[in-house]
Amino acid sequence: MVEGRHADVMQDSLTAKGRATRARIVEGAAGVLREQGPAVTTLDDIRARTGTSKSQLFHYFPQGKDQLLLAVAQFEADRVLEDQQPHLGRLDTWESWQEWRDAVVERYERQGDECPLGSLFLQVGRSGPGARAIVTELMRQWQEDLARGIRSLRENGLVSPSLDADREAAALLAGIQGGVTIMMSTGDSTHLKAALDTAVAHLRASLHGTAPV
Amino acid sequence: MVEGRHADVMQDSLTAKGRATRARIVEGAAGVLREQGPAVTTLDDIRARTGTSKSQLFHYFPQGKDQLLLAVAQFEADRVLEDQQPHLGRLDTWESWQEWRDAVVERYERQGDECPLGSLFLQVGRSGPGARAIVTELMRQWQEDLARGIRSLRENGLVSPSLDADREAAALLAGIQGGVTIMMSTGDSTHLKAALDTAVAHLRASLHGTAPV
DNA sequence: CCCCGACTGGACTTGCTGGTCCATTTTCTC
DNA sequence: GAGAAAATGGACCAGCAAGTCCAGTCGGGG
Repeated sequence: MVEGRHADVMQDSLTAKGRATRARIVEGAAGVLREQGPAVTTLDDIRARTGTSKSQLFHYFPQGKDQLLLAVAQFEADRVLEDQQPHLGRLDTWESWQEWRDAVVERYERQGDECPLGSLFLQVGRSGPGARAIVTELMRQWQEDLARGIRSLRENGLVSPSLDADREAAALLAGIQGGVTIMMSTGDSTHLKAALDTAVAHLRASLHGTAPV
Repeated sequence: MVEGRHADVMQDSLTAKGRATRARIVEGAAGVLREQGPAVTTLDDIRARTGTSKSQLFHYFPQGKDQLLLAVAQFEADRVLEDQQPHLGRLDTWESWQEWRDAVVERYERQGDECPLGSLFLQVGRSGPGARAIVTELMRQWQEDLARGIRSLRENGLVSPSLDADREAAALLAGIQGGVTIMMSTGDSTHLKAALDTAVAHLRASLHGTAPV
């Protein structure tokens, strides 16, 4: 969706086998990058992992490594929201919020200290607007889903009508993001949980008087 | 404090001139790294910026680039908390919290999309425990300061006594961290502000009944 | 003032990695 | 089934950047 500007001319001229290979490269590369980080990952690593040759890499990604990394970034970004479904799409009761919370925690605890997007972003980040666009779009979408969830709560009379849904969603998103970041460094998911739980508590407290911690 | 294990033997045998040069290297390197990111920064860039020679770099950092990056990371980490003083040390009234909030926002808005620590962490990150230790210690200290601030509020009767200071501090720290991260990607400080303000609002709401957005 | 060790300069080596090229095989299309 | 286009294999190249080395200067303590 984002990379669709430059290389989609090729997308058309891809045979079934070609598409399969391309996908294999992207997925394999994603794996390698998650495991050892982009700083030390070479094209040969990816080649080895995906059972491909140098020429294949450049056949499918003519603009070289950056383009490949970008494709991987897009691949990872797509997974982020997918992995939160269907919960993220139905945040209309407190139970669904709790389920979503658990899904998020579970997803990132499983991921451990591998930070596919953060690292990729920093790798390609400054070079082109490409990576930035991917991350920005992801954040926008994510926040939108959260805000919609908060509005659902409001419509169900579960939170105060005076609550600014977008603002709350922004804060919550920041908390998640930071929680994940901290977990990358420390290996501890305490902060992520604290951010999620505190945010939900804040929402709940908006209606009834005092905040139950 | 953290790097003090391996190379401090050298620290002793440093003359005044030597210390000055070493400091110049670290500060200069920090500047270059902030500006162009570690992925594309070479020792020659640092050499040029600091007016030093290759041999000097390796004279002061015998273990090479990694050691230098680690020193820079420590240098940057030290600044993070320093830049929040004296506010971070005196979070006992709502006014002081507000001042601190403004200081944080101002600091990171000025920093823009340069992420000294995040990028450095990812560069050296997985290689050794060194970088990880630096970040972990920074987070620990930061959270501790925030928790102490919350306890000050409690002692002054400004927040609910049932509030878990450490948990709130963890959530707040995550929010800040994520806000900064998002600002790196999008260039927009909305999330950082939302995280800070929402967290403070949550603290205030813990005492009186309903939460004023 | 002199001498040893810290400090500096910069040429050189070396390994690696992204990227190129062309020859060969497979696959689609007519 | 034949020709073209796509897919694949792998040798090869070029540049760059980390790290080495030694020769020369400086500086301070005895």
